[in-house]
Amino acid sequence: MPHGARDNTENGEAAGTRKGRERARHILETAVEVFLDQGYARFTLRAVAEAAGVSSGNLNYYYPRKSDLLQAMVEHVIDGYLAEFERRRRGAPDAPQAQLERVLAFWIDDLGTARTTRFFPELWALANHDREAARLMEYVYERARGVLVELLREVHPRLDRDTLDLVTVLMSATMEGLTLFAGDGKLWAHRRAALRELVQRLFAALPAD
Amino acid sequence: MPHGARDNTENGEAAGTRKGRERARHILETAVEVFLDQGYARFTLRAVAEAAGVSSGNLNYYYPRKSDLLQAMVEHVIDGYLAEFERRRRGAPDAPQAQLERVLAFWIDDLGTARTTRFFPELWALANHDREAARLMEYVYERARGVLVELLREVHPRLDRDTLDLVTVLMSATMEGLTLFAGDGKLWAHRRAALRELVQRLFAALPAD
Amino acid sequence: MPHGARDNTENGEAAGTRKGRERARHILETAVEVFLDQGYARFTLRAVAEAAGVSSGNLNYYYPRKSDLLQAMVEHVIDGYLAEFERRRRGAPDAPQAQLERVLAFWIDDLGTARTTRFFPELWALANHDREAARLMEYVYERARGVLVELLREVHPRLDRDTLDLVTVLMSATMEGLTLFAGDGKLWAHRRAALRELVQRLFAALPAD
Amino acid sequence: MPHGARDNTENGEAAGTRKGRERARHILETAVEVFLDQGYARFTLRAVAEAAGVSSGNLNYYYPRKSDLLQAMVEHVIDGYLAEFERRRRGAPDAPQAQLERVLAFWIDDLGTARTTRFFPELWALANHDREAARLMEYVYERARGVLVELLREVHPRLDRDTLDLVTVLMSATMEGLTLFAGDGKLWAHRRAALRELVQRLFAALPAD
DNA sequence: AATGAATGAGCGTTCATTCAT
DNA sequence: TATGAATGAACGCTCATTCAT
Repeated sequence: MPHGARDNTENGEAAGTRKGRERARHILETAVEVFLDQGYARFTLRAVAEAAGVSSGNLNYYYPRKSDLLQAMVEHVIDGYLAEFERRRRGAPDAPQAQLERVLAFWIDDLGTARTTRFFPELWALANHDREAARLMEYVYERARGVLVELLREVHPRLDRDTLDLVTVLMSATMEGLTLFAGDGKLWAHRRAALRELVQRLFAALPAD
Repeated sequence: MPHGARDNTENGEAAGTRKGRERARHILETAVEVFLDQGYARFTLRAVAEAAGVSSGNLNYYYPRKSDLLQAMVEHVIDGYLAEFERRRRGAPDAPQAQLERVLAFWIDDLGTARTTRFFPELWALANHDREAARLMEYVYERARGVLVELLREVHPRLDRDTLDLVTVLMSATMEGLTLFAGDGKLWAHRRAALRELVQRLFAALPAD
Repeated sequence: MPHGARDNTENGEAAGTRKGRERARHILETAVEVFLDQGYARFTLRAVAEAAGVSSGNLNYYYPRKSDLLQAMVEHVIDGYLAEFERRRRGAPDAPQAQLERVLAFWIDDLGTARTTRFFPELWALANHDREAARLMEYVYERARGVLVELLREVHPRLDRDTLDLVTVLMSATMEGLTLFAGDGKLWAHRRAALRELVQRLFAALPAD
Repeated sequence: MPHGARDNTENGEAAGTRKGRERARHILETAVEVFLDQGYARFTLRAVAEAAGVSSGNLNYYYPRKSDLLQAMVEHVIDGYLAEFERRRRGAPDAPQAQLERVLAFWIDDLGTARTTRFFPELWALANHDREAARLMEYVYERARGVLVELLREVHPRLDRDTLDLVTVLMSATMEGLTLFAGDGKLWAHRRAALRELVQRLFAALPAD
């Protein structure tokens, strides 16, 4: 995570024993579900505690403030997301062009899941008023974009760094924007496959310039 | 607008006199500010009333339910946005290609404003849990996309309707996605101009296919 | 009414012109309806004003305080009730025994109406915490009981005043109590006729003692 | 009780520990006092909390809804009442006639207490607009009447069920009606003893018919 | 007389947080 | 570690009342 100080806080600030670590993780995963099911407005500690089968006092023991839980939860989701991202890329060490297409395909498919469709817009809104959320958001997109830059450079070795940056920013923007139009339950969700093809063509054509 | 019954409710359900109408409008504009500054989570009636210099009872007189205020506010912003959109397009009745570029340029410039950068992500998040917000969101994007479809058809008369739809969905997605990357205060805000050029090239190249 | 100061306040404290008097009366009658339909808890000035087709400001002009309206309304209902009571008694100037039976019959029939079933219990509850309501309640029952005393004395000329009082108090209590058991919508409403016969027998038997 | 599910909810829906149970009960008893003193219209949670020396949040912990508190309170009072009723009846297992007289005597004495005088009229008014209160009211009177039916049957073994019902309904009505005339602070409170004798004679005479 | 506008207190309820055990 | 109990601030909303016109 941003400052490398994350790995030991994700599981709750107090979590010495193994049992404690497991419970903290259980709470985290329950929290994600509640967040996705109910949205931020109904994301209450009571609701999380109840869903996790834990007393509210105990939840508080692991995550002293609501913001602690929120941050741990966002990091948890983002980590899973980035890990999957990397995994897809390395799925088969074939031609960079194929790798790039595979990553883009994963991205666009993933944005069709209820989880991603609901989670990320909440994060974006959060980022507007919460510096920590904003930092996390920058972090995840820069990490994801890093993968794109790397692959794109292999596909088009002559591209300068600046163009590489701009093109990958544009790719990311298009992907994230598609969440709103072709995400789960959205108006154009049924054309997600066609949009995926179009996107591939679009970005295949561009940097040849 | 969705139900066609909007024009006389935007200014509050009460509001018979001129003074009343003005106050309702004042509340609406204050509400936008609060919504932008604090986000939906802290968008409370008390906060709006205080910011507007109005008693909470009086706010309630104009907008009996919080949802009334929220809806009126969203419609107010969206209307302004769409009106501006149309105005830009008709700015000069020149070649369709130039009109299309002008609309896209407006869009990408507008997304750099604090207002747009903050407002729309809140709307997207809201739409995840509020059917009315979802409807409003679909409405504004379909209206905006309608303009793109019209212009694009003039530029490329041979394009079939399906392709027209997909391309304009993609354009919209890219624009909105850019809000997250090149919006006000975002990481790539300083390259907004360059991204604008890139976008124009990107979509100029595509449908020629 | 109790202090003879009632006749000019019933129509609202301000009510100089004829039109004004009519409007005050209209409000009063509407208020009764609202009170009966909605119960005391939802008996709000807004509701009365709306039902009467009058602005809340105007309602306030006629009845400056809610308690003014409430009191005028209670007096209005009570007056109607007592007038009807007297009318029934004098219906036919026949034997006192028949008159007494007729009055009791009216009473027990009236308690089966929705109006009486709902109005009086509200008054009783009100009387527990409102001196004015308590006074009004004593007034109406003493006036009604006066009629009973008079008739009963004619039927049983030898009865002393004390017995007369006790018996008529008991009669009144039985009638009013029946509201709870055989009033409109109550469990024994369907046996109201049989209960009426039983009551007649009950009180016919008693004072012969 | 109505649904048979009452015995463990009367003390509040939370209340796991002994201290909790005691506090829930303390709140209940305070609630009765407030209800008696102020009437339903001023029976607010804040008033109860303050009178009980408890934070409003804590009151809410035990009784999540106002209706929960109201229902628990009504049941609490009614239960005490019915228990006392039964106890009086069984006081001495003598002749049924004496038992009946004792029950009636208790009833008429009890209606002279401030508690009963004020509580029941509120319940009656409540029952006009609250189905739950109406059900509770029917329940308590049917239970009480059941005792009368049983005793009266022993006194007059030849009476058919229908007559038994009508006579006991009339007895109940007279008793409850007396609350309004001879209850605590009422006009004829000082003649309660005389009225008691009269009632006894009245109903002793009746069914012999 | 009559209206629409405006106020402010109070309502039931929710909730993050704290605390004693 | 874990619980149930407890707090207090804030929320959306209702309402009697007042006021300028």
